[in-house]
Amino acid sequence: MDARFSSNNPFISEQEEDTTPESGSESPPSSTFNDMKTTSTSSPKKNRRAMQKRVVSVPIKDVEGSRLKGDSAPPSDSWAWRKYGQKPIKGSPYPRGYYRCSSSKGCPARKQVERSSVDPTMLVITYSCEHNHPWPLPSRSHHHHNNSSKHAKPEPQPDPEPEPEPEPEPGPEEKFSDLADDPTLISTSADEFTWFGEMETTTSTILESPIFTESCVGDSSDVAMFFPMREEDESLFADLGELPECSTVFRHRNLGPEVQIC
DNA sequence: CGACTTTGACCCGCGC
DNA sequence: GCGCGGGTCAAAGTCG
Repeated sequence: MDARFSSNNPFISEQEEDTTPESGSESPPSSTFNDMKTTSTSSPKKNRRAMQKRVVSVPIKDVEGSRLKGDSAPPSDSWAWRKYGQKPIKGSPYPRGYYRCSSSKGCPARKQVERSSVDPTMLVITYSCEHNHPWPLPSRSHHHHNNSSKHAKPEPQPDPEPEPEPEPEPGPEEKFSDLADDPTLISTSADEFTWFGEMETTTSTILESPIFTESCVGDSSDVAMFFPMREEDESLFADLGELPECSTVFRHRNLGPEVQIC
């Protein structure tokens, strides 16, 4: 729809896989797997469906700049991710990489990185974490691998803004319309980040956005914290003044016109 | 030595 | 009930 988004703006969409009620249907058929894999902390499979998901799409070129390694180079955010698997996806020529949060112990967050089959220039990142699970703050302390070329994500982070940070915008519904079956979600968070997407087109450092901070740490309340979307924006955007060039920042569609930062 | 990537195998959920 | 596809584990290897 919005042509302005379709070009090279990141898309974001989120969906809550909230199969809350009858976990009875979730009753572990054979505790074998769950049991033995639960060695670490949380049983992954048991929550496979009770996960909050968020889909983000970013221009792959933005990512390539920071990581020219693999095909599905995962854009680094404020957390450390460890790859734990990769699989070819049916119907997609590109494999999907599976990453687990290694920023802190017992971190429930995971993300899947794959190249969009419909738009190979886009990188589709699916963040997921347990519903209501508190999102551990990024402990950059052990990020000593930061500048390594192979192990850690070598994303230069001049100004690491660990926690509160906006997330990319929702983008056109053409791609993730099916995912965004809950419009309210989009309007509460993703839609707020319309401006954010624009920024990403100009600076790749924005990529270090804890996409699912809100989803893991809390609910929209956190989002509200990030996006007062008032005059305070100005200060917020002032922080973003490091943008290398003029950037058009879009406000919430319902809140007002776009703001230009130069 | 510790943390990370790679890769094959295993398990589960779902559709037919 | 069976098969397919997706998601995760864990061993082996690599690198700083």
